[in-house]
Amino acid sequence: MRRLPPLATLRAFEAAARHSSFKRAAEELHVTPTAISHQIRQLEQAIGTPLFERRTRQVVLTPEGHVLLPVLTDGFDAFARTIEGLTRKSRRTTVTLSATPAFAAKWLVPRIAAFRKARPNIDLTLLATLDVVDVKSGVADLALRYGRRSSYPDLIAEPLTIDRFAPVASPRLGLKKPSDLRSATLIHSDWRRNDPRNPTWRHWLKIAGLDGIDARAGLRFSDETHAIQAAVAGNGVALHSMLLVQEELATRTLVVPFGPEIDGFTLHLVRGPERPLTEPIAAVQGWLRGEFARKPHQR
Amino acid sequence: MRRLPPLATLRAFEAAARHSSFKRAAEELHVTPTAISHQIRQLEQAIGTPLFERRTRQVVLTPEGHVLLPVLTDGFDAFARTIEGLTRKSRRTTVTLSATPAFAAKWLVPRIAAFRKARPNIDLTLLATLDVVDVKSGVADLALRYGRRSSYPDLIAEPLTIDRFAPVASPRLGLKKPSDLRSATLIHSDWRRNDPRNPTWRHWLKIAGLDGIDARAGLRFSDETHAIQAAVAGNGVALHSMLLVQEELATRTLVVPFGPEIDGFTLHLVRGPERPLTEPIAAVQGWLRGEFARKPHQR
DNA sequence: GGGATGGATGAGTTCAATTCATTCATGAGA
DNA sequence: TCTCATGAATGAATTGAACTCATCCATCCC
Repeated sequence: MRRLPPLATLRAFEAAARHSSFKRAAEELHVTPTAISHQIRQLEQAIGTPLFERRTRQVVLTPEGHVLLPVLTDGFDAFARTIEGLTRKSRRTTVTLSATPAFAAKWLVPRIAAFRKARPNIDLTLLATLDVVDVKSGVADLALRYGRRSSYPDLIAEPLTIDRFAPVASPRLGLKKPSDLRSATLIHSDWRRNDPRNPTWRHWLKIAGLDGIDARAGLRFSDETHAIQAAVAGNGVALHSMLLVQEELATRTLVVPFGPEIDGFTLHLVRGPERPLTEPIAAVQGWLRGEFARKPHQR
Repeated sequence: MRRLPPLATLRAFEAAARHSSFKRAAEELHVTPTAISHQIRQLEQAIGTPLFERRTRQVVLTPEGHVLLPVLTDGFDAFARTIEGLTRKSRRTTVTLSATPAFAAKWLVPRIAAFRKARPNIDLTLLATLDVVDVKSGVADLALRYGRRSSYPDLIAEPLTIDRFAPVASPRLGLKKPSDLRSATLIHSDWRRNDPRNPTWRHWLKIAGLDGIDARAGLRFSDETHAIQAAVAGNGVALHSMLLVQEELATRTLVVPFGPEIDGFTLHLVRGPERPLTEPIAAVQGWLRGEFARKPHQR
């Protein structure tokens, strides 16, 4: 069984031995020389042998003291080096943010320059993936994810906004009212999960009260950004997230010809509970909250 | 400049990580699990990153924790090994006792068996030398030395007894009264120092008030034990230390034919101030004190 | 000789380490 | 499904080791 004297005695001895002076050791450790004296005496008593010869206004290491000093110095140096490395790493200024490729492309990328300008010392890494990233494992610091809070039982999930879905089309199609859909092509995006609450054309048509339109007909894309591209090109009408088409709406390459808007899912900002809330991460969080606190129309 | 978190936090973390359990770490360190929990949290906050994943009734090291653990374990193990070696050395059970050859032979050796019987685990090394042993340098732990306390300004000197000197002779010589010395041979022992207070025949004759006897005549020995041998053999009368002829007086191979006894020097037990008073040394000291606390006649 | 320097001693003080009381989240067994 | 056991977390209260202050001692240097 390992037995050690009080660690404070070891630290005091090591500092005094390194300096060959109780006074300077006290200065280094920010205590009085008396504290050093007491600690070293305690250590000598624990070991049962003197570690210093006391001379007037001076101390000299004994042979035993010479044996002990390098062991302690090497050990404490290794401790400090390792902890310094871990501390520096924990204070890194790179924040990895995970989101779906469409969200990354249509929402984050257009805004990243503004964040960069506000916080030039923080390197934001975007991780675009459809996979459920294990934020807990440390691959990503933060994630933007649709779903319900209960979808992430082991994580800290903060709701940012509820996404809204509406028909979007190129103004060149001249659509005016819902019944115009009867002569239009529907553009679908695939949802990964078959959830009855997925904002699909079938769901929209039901809420709009439209009959006689085949909800499954039309163009189908696995990537939302491709669906938007097709809509902009005039290939049809997409039922799409308002968040992700803000640029196109602003430039009128896409319009919302008619309602209704329907609710999609809540967008959550997700963090692992064991990830310390470092300042860079907190900064990214604050920025995201600010972006969603402002109404989309105010952009 | 080396910076370290409180060492107690490192110790708590290392124990918990080794055991993968706060509870068992607490048992090892003889504290409550709460203390471990607080210390580890403090360390995690100092470093800025979690070192354990907390699970129900269980903790699992993070990658950072895995980095830190071996460094701390190696360091603390090295500390403990080195200190254990120094401690064991300081607790050695050999005590080196220095005395003059005559004292070693006539006083210590006859008593060493009894000490050995009382303290069988202590190895007493007798260092018989006429030289002034540098107790401070560590060659001897203790020394028995005649002289005044001021003779050993850098050492701790404790008076044990004042030696007494009287004429001793073989009973076969049939000496009865001081004037019988006129027809006897005087046996002298050499003193290393020419000190007027040396217990010599000249000094004794003066105190006894005897005239007409040549104080310098007779047999002269550099070794006191040889002087005693000569007296036992009936070669003459020695003026001798009562301490060193106790065996001979007891067996009546020597007698004290007449007085007076005169004072010799004080016998001191001498120790270096920087020599820790280990238990074995204290035991030898105690034994010596005990031996001199008893009256010589009670042996 | 006097002042500066730095270590030692021991009583008193301080504050970091620790405990206690309570809560929480399983996990296992009936 | 319920109950009990287990072990980690939180935070206020307590404790005791670390530390300070006051004083002394032994040089050392001017």
